[in-house]
Amino acid sequence: MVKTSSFDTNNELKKGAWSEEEDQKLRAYIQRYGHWNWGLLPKFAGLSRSGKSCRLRWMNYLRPNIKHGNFTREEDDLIVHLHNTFGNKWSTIATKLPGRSDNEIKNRWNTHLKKRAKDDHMVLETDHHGTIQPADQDQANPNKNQELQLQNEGNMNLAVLSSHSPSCSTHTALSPGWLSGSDCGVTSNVASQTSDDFWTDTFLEDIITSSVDSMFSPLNAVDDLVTRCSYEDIMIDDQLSWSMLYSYNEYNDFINF
DNA sequence: AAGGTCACCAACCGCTGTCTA
DNA sequence: CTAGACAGCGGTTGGTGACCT
Repeated sequence: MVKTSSFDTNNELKKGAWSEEEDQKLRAYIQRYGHWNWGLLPKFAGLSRSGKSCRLRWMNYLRPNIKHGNFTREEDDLIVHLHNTFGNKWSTIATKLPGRSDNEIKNRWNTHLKKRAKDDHMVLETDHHGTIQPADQDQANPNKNQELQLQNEGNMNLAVLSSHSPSCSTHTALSPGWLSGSDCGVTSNVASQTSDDFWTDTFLEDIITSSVDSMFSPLNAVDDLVTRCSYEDIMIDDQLSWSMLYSYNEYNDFINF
């Protein structure tokens, strides 16, 4: 199941399965410094891996709140539904399933759900001769369906934002990852997450853990980071309702800064 | 017990998009 | 405007365990 590790003799980069020690190194490094540059990160983290490999390992396995283990029936249904809408846009689909990576969803689809969807499609065709079924509609005009879906989701997220005012103490978020909308825990996908738990736990926890002392990397690029981060201190006050501060689009712009 | 095949999934590879100088 | 660097995405590969003959 797990690839055995090997060395690329050309550039002395390790390949294959990650060891527990490597995981610990990567996790510890990113938790402390964030991933300011995937290309240089392995060198500073003491890993003989490519930046790509580190990024993948982090995204698919090590990052906080990543879910492992069996997919629920609800998750499977959602994947099938979203695949009808978005096609093989795994990263898009992954934003709708908190805690699941695009890679995991892709594997799930390829190994389990593709066949199931195909079977379902055949049943639909058998039941409704001469009519265009959902799968056919999607394939005929996926962009239109995607637009509608995004519209609906925009409305849904607005509703969530309007109905949910996260309560927390006042925090100053200065993490480069946060400001750049990177995917270190807090992601640009935040706006599309609709889980109450996500907002109240994960989201705020990540803001808190992305504290000032974690923003410095050992690079001489600190100046650059400070420039980026000092653009504006972000104050989150529990006296303010976020729904009054940001509309959906404004919020998106905000987190993608 | 041994060999073959299949299913699963972590990880790799190559391409594309975005950003910056 | 262009080129290079980097991040991210999606397709594919390959190792391993489970199952079958």
